[in-house]
Amino acid sequence: MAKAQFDREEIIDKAIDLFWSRGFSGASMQLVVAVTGLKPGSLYYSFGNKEALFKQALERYAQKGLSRIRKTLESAPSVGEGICRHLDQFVEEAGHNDFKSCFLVKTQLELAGEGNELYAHAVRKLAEIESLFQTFLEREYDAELSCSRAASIMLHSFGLRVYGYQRLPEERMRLALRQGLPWLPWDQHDMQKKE
Amino acid sequence: MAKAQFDREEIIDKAIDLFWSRGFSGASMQLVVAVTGLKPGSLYYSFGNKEALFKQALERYAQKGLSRIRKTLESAPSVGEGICRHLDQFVEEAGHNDFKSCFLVKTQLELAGEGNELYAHAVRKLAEIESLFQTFLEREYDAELSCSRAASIMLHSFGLRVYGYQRLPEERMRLALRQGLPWLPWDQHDMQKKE
DNA sequence: TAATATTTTGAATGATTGTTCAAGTTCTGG
DNA sequence: CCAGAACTTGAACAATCATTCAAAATATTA
Repeated sequence: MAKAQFDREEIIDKAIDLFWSRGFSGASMQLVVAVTGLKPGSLYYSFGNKEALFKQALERYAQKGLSRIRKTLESAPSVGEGICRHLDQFVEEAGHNDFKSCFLVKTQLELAGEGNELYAHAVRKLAEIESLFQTFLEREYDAELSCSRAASIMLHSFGLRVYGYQRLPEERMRLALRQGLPWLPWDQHDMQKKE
Repeated sequence: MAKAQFDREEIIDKAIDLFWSRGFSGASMQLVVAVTGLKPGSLYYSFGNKEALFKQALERYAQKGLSRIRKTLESAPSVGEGICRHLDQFVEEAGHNDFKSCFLVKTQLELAGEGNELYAHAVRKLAEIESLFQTFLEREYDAELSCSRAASIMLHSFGLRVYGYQRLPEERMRLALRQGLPWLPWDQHDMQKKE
């Protein structure tokens, strides 16, 4: 049984990059061929078809994102500060000139309707992220408050992912975050950053 | 000089529907032909090409949206209540089962990068909406506060447009709005709704 | 109504789409 | 070192893509 001659995860990472920036319809398989260096036959042999490859890309992207958030929250001195750090990362990323929003959000918006499976997958992953926040919040607040605050965080995260596309000064976004999430310990967070 | 035999705005409205739900890449010109009932030749004769038609659809959608917001804000007893009503409309729309998010937001996310003109157009229109909010807010707050609150409203609007795709109970969204925009007169708004 | 300007038609264009497959290559277990 | 399984190759497929255009139809002006 001969083994594949390429690194599967490396290929999927390249697919993530492509699908993330151009979307499902906007990224042709010929582009995938060009970007990965694999021939069409190998691609289909190893990954099935476009939809299956896209799904694997989504899956890996979501997994990376989830574990990154979990790490940020766990390594912070408090849940509140962890969330501050996480949102600050968003703002910073939005400042980069190759800002690509969020793969899950883009997929959700592009493929909604007609019972698309990829859309459902993206929605599921985003819901997982929300419940991750909720779980952490419940360490400090009751269930009800945790629920509405987790929802508020998601609202702001989505907003940032869209808002960031407008190349606004990061300061504007930071101000808006402090406006909308006044219960977070921004002062402690800002002080720690200066040190 | 013979006049066109169709209603231009009617055609553009149909194009808006199609492009809005399927995006630029996802909506083929053959679909536009099917939806509008015009033959390819007529379409190209009257509207130029796909990009030009899309742009006209964007333009009309944005114009309608802007004037709707302006009307909502002007007819309300106060700026704050006007904004409450506007956001409430968003939540309500998100509950509809043919929810399509926002055409401008979807376009921005789909076509970003490579200096796309349609992307730039969408961004411009969204910035117009933000400055409309800011103008109204300046009736009650100073320039700086109006700026950051307008930004916060946009953040929430974008968030709602994305969040709404998850078919969550509307109540969850309403709670999150009250969490994130506590300076708005929600109590007055909710009371008026019950009457 | 004749002459002219405008609009409609729809088959056809060449490019690009996602995908296939028979033939060839490479690897592995015995 | 050989047999057979696993993988690669890349030309080719039918379908669909955005767009064109000469000819026909229709409206307007004179």
